Amino acid sequence: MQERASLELRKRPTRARARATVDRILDAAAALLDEIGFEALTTVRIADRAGVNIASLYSYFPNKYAVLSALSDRMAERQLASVRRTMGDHDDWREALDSGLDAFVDLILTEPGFSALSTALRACPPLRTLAERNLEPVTRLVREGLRERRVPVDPGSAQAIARVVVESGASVVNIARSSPPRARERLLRELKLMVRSYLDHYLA
Amino acid sequence: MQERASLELRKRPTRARARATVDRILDAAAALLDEIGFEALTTVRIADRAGVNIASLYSYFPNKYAVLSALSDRMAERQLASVRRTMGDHDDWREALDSGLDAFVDLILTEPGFSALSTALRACPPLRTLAERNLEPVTRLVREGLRERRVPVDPGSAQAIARVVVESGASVVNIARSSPPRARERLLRELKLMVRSYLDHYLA
Amino acid sequence: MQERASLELRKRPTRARARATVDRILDAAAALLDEIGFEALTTVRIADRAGVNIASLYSYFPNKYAVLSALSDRMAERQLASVRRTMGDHDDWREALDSGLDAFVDLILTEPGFSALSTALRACPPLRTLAERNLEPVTRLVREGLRERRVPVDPGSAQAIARVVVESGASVVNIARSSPPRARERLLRELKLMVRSYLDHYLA
Amino acid sequence: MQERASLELRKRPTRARARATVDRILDAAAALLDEIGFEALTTVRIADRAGVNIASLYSYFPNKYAVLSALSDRMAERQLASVRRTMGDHDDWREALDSGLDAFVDLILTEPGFSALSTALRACPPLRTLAERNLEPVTRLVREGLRERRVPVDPGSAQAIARVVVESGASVVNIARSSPPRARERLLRELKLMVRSYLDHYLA
DNA sequence: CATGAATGAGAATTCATTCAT
DNA sequence: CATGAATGAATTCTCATTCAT
Repeated sequence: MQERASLELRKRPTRARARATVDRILDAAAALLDEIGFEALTTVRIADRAGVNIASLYSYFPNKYAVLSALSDRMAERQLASVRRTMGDHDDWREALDSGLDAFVDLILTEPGFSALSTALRACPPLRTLAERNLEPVTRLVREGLRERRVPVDPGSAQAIARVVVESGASVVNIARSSPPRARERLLRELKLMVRSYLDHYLA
Repeated sequence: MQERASLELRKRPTRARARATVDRILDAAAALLDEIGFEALTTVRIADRAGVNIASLYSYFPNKYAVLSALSDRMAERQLASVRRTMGDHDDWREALDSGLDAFVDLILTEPGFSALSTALRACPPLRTLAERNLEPVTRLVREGLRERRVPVDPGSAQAIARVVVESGASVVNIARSSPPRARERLLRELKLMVRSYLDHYLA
Repeated sequence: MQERASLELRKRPTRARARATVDRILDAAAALLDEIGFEALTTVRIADRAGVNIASLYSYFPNKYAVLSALSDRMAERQLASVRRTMGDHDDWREALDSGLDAFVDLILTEPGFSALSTALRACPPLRTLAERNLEPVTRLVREGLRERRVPVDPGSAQAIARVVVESGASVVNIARSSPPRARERLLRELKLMVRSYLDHYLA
Repeated sequence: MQERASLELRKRPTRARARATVDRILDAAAALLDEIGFEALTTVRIADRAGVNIASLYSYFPNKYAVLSALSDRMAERQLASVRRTMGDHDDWREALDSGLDAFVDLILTEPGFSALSTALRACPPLRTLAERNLEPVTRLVREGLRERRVPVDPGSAQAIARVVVESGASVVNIARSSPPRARERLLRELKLMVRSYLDHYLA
């Protein structure tokens, strides 16, 4: 069983073609996570789906977990971009919060493999360290929101607040995701209400 | 040959010895979930740890998932008992809530395998149907709390409220669990605050 | 997980080395059928005997039965070749019959695994559909012999005649095979006599 | 893997109840042979179907093969009885033959497990010795028929003739058994014709 | 004795990963 | 370098058989 298991890319894909290959691999992994779940995910299946020879996959990734790690990183990057786009210019914090939450929900619901990956990261020891990083950008967004609005809490608490909000959000969106439409709406409505009530406490 | 993967027990253990065997199997599964995680969990390891022959495991459980299903059921039973003990006699809802949350947190932190199982249930398609049932007793507790206190919401919303509270709670406790003590305290403190702020909205 | 148990090859071996591997697997299966019988035949033993890793076996064959199916196909091919060689130029039907029967007997006695496979195909539900195809070439030979000699029977009956001859022949050769030399000779002699008497009825 | 594997009953069932138990076991084995085939036949399934505890089965039979051996013996006994009934008083040998063949066909078609057992005996080395005994009574019938009719052949040849007839018959009935009704009729018709043509040679 | 429970050995099948061409 | 082939080590699950009560 993997000794020390690096999660780093073996070589940075330099040419455009190589970058495209790596991307196809990550796309395939993401899609398969949604379709068949983490447990059934295998490197051969990923390579097949990506239209890439299995040996090529291993020439970029040292092992299976490195693929998921890279996928997680790519998701975090995209989150970051999305977050930046969203943060924008809402002066009213309630509005900012609402649109931020919408973007967050949207992210989880539409980014292929996102929620499957989130749970997988937790179910799998070699990846557990990634679990935190996975929602980092959004967490940071919340933390910065608090700071900007001069909420008087120490950094440790700010981080705790942010994580509570983000983790709760992610978990509720996850169950909403697999609920029928009516229930889903209700869950998301209540989630928003909860987060708002909570932050109200600090921001009002 | 695996026909449709039932999760039911193959046969009910009738003699005391057999009941002990089944219990040891569930204990082992729970402990291993905590120690090595869902991904590394195998039927052989479970049997080994339980000091039980692998064939004995399979004479009670039709497959690996059935073990986890039974474990989930046993946990739900224990939750139910714990919940009943806790509900007790708090007239003030804040007090009730606080002590309820404490019990809930305690449950997740101390029941072996609880949080690992929760994530496993979500990460694994054959078990996904169980994910809801897993937190059912606590969810019901919250729902009933709302009803008793005459919160004027339709049943569907009550259920949504309860699930949002419980799922968020579980997810935050999960991350708290693997955080250093200081962070853990903060997370749990904020969790309580969030839940209280939220329910305040309905109960105040 | 086993979906519907296809008997098809998983992938066609493209490189020469791979073709050799597949051939060695079939050779091993045939030899083992003779040596230890169908019941004791396992994929691991086949792979061992073939000097092939068990995973390689499964990379070509989806399951145990597919190996036997492929073996059956290969035998049918060889039969076809042998039959073509034999048909040749006997004007007298008795001569043709005699030499045909000799070739048939020889085929069963010398092609490794032939008779064991024939009985296996019948003893094993997943393979039963192959049982007919297994003796197809020879059966067709008999049918065509009847047609060429203008035996006035409808196609259904021609097929029945051919199958009766071929099946009887195969079963008698099978028991002859495991009899001491004297008995074997007698059995084969009587077989020829029976078939000739029978076809005399139609051909004389 | 069984060393030396006796096929004898462990103890002769003396009381009526014990005899009934043994019979139920054999009935179950026969039925299962037809339903699920030899390969899927297990001692546990046999015991279950017979409504007998697995340990009881083993108190009568030393191993799995002993069950099949006993079943084979019981079938041979029944054959003997049936044969005796049939032999009766046909002066004309053609009539005798026809009715004998009918009885033979009927036996194979109606005795549960008969044809499955016949093929199983051949597919399974520990039972191969039984294969001959399995059709012994009928074979003897044919042999005696030849003797009574003073066919001038030496005993060895008489035995060969009988075996050729009986084995061919059994194999054709076996394929007829799993053919659609029309084909079945044709096959049985041709079988009779073949056997008659053959014996005509000796008897006419 | 009749029964439920237990078990060692082995079955089929898959996986992550590496190698040779 | 890209590809097909190979492989060691597991994994899930079953079986024939025996034991203890």
